[in-house]
Amino acid sequence: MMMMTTRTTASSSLYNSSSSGNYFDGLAGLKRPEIHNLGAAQVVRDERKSSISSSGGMSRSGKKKGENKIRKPRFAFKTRSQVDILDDGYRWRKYGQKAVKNNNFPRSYYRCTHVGCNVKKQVQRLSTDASIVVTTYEGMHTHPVDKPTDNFEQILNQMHIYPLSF
DNA sequence: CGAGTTTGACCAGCGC
DNA sequence: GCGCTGGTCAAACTCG
Repeated sequence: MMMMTTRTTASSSLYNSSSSGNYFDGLAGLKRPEIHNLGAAQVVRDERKSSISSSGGMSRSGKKKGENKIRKPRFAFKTRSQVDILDDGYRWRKYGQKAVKNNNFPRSYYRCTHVGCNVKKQVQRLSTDASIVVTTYEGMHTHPVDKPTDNFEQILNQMHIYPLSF
């Protein structure tokens, strides 16, 4: 897991509901050189799906059903990297991988392993450009970075500076 | 041995 | 109503 060749290219906001503008104002503010619009519509659809899955489909494991209606803020980074896993300093555990229709590449699902931290992220490559990795974060970390890194640490810190009301 | 990955199955919402 | 799709779980497996 070495991601030295990773460099953040842009960040794009895609969560646009329930007073979450400032969230991405913060993100966009920290990286505003080129905000690539990466298929926002598609990701927004994903977001809707996520809310669904968190409210249902858990009868097997006994998770609560109608309570998780609140969508967590999600935001996507578009990074140019040769590797899928971006070492942002946190510890992630992969909990799933799915082949998505629009993409030739599978999407990987990660969850923060820190106790009490419910942050998730999805990593997938663009089918149109295999060198672009889209990392979608969901939720916010409730703990400091385990292993600070130069570039991503700053980004993650910015996330903490701009918390969202949720 | 513990932490993380892989992989197949399951489930519910959505579109047709 | 049916099939497809995305998201998640959990057991088995791998690696340090």
